[in-house]
Amino acid sequence: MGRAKLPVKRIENTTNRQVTFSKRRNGLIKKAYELSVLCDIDIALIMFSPSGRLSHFSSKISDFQNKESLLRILHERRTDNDLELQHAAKYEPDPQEFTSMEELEQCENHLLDTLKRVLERKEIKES
Amino acid sequence: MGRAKLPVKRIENTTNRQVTFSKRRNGLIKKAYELSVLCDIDIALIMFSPSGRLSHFSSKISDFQNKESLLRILHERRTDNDLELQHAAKYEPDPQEFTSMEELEQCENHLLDTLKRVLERKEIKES
DNA sequence: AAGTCTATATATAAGGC
DNA sequence: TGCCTTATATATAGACT
Repeated sequence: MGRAKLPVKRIENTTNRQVTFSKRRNGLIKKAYELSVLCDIDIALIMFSPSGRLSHFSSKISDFQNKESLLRILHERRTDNDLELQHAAKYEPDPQEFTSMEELEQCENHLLDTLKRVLERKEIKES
Repeated sequence: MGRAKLPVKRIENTTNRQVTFSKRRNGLIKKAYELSVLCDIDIALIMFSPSGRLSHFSSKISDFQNKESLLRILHERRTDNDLELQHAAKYEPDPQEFTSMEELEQCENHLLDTLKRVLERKEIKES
């Protein structure tokens, strides 16, 4: 879009690729945010930027009844804290990339939330 | 967009909400696909539709060197197969919702992939 | 629930700061 | 790198099927 039509293929120029990433990442997050609000759904969006850093967006997750199996599993791996599932990740009006450990943990938490839901869904199907 | 400007708030009419979800979900997946190709990055997009079903998109994940910790962890939970990380999830030109166990497992796999990368990143920061 | 149409709202490629 | 501007490309709301 814009002044010229851009073919959907890898942008070879590094600078242009970074610029396009920044612009489109923001657009994508905005769209995801709107969809989550308009349709009242949960969305998780995870991206690894060209420079290797992690960006994410996740709409609010409202309800958690039983934080069992997956959390126990995680605790086997990480004994330093038990904050899992506490932060209901929310939309960041000013999207940014992760640079701090705290941010990484928030993303991890949301991934675990989502994974947990997938596993629960599987269990429903299996039973 | 379209004929009228839609305020970003929950669409109360169930039918309209479903229709908007279908349309915007496709748009969002297309945007995510384009971003992944243009900028050569990995993206995972997970949504729970208003009806509670799961939709997802994930760009290809190309490299996996050591599938250790998280996979061992998963195996404690699921002993029925060890297909994790095998399917490099790809763009689905005809986006669809998950209804089968196989699709759920693909999504689970991708979530585990992403989670694994987040954990690895944390380890790098911690060390 | 899923596709078509089309007027209008948005997103964004280039370019400039 | 990030923030404007603006011409153009896309996305999509509403109506209809």
